[in-house]
Amino acid sequence: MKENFQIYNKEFEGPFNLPLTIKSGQTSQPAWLEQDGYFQELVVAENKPCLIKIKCGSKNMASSLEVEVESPYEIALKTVQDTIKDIFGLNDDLNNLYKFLEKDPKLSPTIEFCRGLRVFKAHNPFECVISSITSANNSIIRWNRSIRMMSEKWGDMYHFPTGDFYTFPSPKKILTVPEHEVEELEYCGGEKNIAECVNNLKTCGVGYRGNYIKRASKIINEDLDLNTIARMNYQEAFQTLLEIPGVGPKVADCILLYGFGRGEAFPVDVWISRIISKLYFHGEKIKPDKIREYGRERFGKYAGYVQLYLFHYARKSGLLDELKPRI
DNA sequence: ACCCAGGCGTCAG
DNA sequence: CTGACGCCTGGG
Repeated sequence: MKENFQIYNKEFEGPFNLPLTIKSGQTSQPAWLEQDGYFQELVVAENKPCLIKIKCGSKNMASSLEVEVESPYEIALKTVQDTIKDIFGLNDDLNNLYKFLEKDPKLSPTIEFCRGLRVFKAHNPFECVISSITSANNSIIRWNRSIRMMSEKWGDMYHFPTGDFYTFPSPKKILTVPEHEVEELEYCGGEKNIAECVNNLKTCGVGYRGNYIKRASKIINEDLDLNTIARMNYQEAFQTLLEIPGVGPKVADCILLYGFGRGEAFPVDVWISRIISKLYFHGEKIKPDKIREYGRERFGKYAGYVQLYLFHYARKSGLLDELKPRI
């Protein structure tokens, strides 16, 4: 199938800034590739691969989106459209969010810095889990590169006129991947020397996280069906995710927010800790679990968006630099 | 040019 | 509670 269509701004509530949403470094997945003015990514819909190309409308259609989709298989257009709306948070009502933010003088300044920024949701929950594990104690560029490399090495490749695209590998596939050079050497029984061992997790730049990634894949392949997470209440889902190696409170909340659309999740990293303590506690040092509790209580179902907006506001307004220790 | 300290969340001790 | 983990960044 190959289809072109528009998504009109009247189909969702509030503004939408596509490039901002894609490039804001949210841990659901790496940023989509930008080519020929389109952002492109291979997603799976109805279990079939589908290339999505999306850009902001031009001229009189400036506030709508132009989309091209292409797949070697037949997929119902409605399914693809719903998938796109879900990925870009187009079901979230930003007008309501802004009404909520406006009521808090600490939050209202974030609106003008982040207008149209939406939660960039995962199209693949497993990829989201691995992305989030890889993002811990890491930089955005580094985990983005790692996830891309994993897809290119072990995902399924599909060829399109605009290039080759890869799915993210399945848990089962990752189980067959050696963790590091030494393990790869053992697997091949000495057929190659250590310098030729480049087909392992460590060569993707994941460092010590390779071990977490393999153990997480094993659990998800054998014991934990990620679909069941979607049906659990927040607490239960949070506790279940904590069982996965490499998943602590911050990563669990990221998975819930980006992978499962739980808007009430409040992922707390050092920056959010500093921002919250500066804005609401006169700069007093507060432990991360207290910050998380505070955020969830104060911001409720908007907690995830508040986290996203505070971080980007702090980044763009210069608050972040100001909060860096020892200036 | 080069080096090395610092920082990111989680886990193990 | 503290240090180690790997890698990149950025200051000297």
